[in-house]
Amino acid sequence: MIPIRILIFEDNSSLREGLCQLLMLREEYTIVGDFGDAGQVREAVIKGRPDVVLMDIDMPGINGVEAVKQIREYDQNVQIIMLTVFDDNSHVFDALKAGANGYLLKRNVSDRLVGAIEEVLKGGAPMSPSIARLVINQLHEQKSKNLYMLSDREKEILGSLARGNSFKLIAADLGISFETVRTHTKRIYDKLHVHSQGEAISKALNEKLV
Amino acid sequence: MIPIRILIFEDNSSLREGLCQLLMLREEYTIVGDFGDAGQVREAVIKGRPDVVLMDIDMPGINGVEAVKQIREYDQNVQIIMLTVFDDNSHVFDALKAGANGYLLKRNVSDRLVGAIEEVLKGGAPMSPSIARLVINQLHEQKSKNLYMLSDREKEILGSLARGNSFKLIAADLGISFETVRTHTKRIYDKLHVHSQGEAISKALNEKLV
DNA sequence: TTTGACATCCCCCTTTTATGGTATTGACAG
DNA sequence: CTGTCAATACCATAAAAGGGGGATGTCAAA
Repeated sequence: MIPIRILIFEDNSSLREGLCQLLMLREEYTIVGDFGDAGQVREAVIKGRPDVVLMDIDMPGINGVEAVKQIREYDQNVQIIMLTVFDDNSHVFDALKAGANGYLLKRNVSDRLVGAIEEVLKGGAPMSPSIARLVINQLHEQKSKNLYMLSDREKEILGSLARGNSFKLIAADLGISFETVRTHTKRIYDKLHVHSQGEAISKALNEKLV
Repeated sequence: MIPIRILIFEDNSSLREGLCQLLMLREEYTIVGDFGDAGQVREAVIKGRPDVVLMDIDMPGINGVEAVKQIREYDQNVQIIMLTVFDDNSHVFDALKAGANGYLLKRNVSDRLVGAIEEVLKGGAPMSPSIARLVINQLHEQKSKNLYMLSDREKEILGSLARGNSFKLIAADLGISFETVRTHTKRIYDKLHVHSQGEAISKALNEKLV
């Protein structure tokens, strides 16, 4: 049986020790490295070839979010679980956006870590309940507003479309060229996943995007 | 000075008498006929050449609404004021649709008739307050719903458009040809006074036509 | 019976949109 | 300083929609 390779970044040495011991209790896990900072994250990942990385958010020097970005630059497959003491949302989304796969509060580590590792390897996204709620809330907020990531200009043009204006009229209104309006609408359609003015207007009005 | 020629249809003979006497008090009015039924309405109008017709709604034989229709078949200029005891809406709209210009409750006749005659001759639409309210309410109800007089099929197609569907898809959905969908949308655009899908969808969703 | 509203279908032609490119500029972050 | 992103602009081709006709059949109202 092939062991699951685990790499650990955690500046609190006693917690790092605890993690190592906890994981070594299970013979299916192999710890391919444990570090107190992410200074050598690149080399550690390349040499260790981990299946799973446990990454503390708050570390001296390079923080966890930065470390994740660096890992993702050359490895999209390794599963990364963030560890943090705080369930504020300041870094949660940064980390998830950077490419983290899970997010555990340190106070949940002891009873959830093993399950979390299994989950990420199955393609899941383990996270502590309070983190999950943050994510859900964020989704709800983004829903119908930021989810599509429309730029201000795009929202402006979508709004004008939704008032029934033609490209030509919008161009005149905004003092830009017809072609530019077309370029914007193309991107709007991409972001909204639609393929016609009708769909876009429908979506805009029904989801109150404008 | 040219007298104002008035023709009266009213089955209640005492009220008819009262009307005649009331109007004869004013020298500018000439009564060119008074009838207890509308059986001879055509002939009476042709012979009497009235400027104003007072028409009771409820008469034996041909009712007032019918009589108005008959008059309008060959005379669009004579001003017609309906008289009724009831302010229910059952006949109000029928009469107005048939071409009546004013609508007085009989209980308001004594103090409003002269003013009403003056008003219709100036192009106004005199009506008792309770009738006016009926009309206003009806307008409010029609607003955004029946005002555009869309047929059921047209509403159905407008609704589908407003959900973002293309002509082609609508045709397939409804099991009719593409060209038919186009014909419907042309008429929808005419009725909505718009010239594009965007305008139509915008109007449909904002005014809750669908 | 005739008329009118409605729904259906078709043709021709023009205008508007959609799709997929490329390219320049300024702002801003790494 | 060098990407990236947003906004700007253009081109070519294809698809969709708009505007003008005309035509048929039904059905209810006049």
